[in-house]
Amino acid sequence: MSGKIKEKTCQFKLMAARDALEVIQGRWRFPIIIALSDGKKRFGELKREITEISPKMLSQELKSLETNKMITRSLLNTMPITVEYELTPLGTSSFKLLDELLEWGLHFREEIMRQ
Amino acid sequence: MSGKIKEKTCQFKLMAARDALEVIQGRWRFPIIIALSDGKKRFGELKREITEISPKMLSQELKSLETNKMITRSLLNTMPITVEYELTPLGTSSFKLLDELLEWGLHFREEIMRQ
DNA sequence: CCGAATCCTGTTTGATACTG
DNA sequence: CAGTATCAAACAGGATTCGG
Repeated sequence: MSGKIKEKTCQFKLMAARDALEVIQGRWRFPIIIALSDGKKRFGELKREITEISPKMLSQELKSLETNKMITRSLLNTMPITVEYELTPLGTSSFKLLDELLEWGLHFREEIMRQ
Repeated sequence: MSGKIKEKTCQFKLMAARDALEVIQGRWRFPIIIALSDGKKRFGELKREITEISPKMLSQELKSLETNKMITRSLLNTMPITVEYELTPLGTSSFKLLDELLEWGLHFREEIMRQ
């Protein structure tokens, strides 16, 4: 049923899981990744799509995702300046994990609801 | 490659993913779940296995997991009192998600490491 | 033994206004 | 347009002490 969970040492498993959590955790990471899942977007577009986010948080989280090589940031030499953000292959590779998160989230909600 | 991620509306996906994150997120949830993966344990046992955790955090996180029906808490009428914590089926169902988290964490680390 | 209560610190997040 | 600066609020985490 659950394959890898029993194979490795406890510490090892926890490290890997924590690495993953550190990257995707938080209120805004996934909304941003999902917003970018249908192609590159500019700061303003993201801001408009993720309605409740403040410019500070958007900027901060984009930086964090860039540092972790989940997205790329390209500065276009237009006037006025435009910046485009796009998922990297690593960023895209998190879709599978997000699917799992989504699926388990649904399962969880069902279980919780039927008291 | 990534099935469900494209099927649903954005809001729906985000809600489910956030539900899931809310339950498993944080520093201690997974360490506790993993510690309980080989059977029921008492408070003190958990405290000893998860070496760096403070009693306050352990108590707090156990409560949270219990509220979310991930674990059960049974009070045994011994002297002195003993309390046992055990994963519910819902708790056990998170192993698959943890596996995915673990796997992606490894993938992520590889990608990040080779510069 | 199994926690609860209290106090404290540092980080995270957010609202708002402002800049090149 | 694409952010930065500033200040305040919320929260997570920890040390320590206490109680049934």
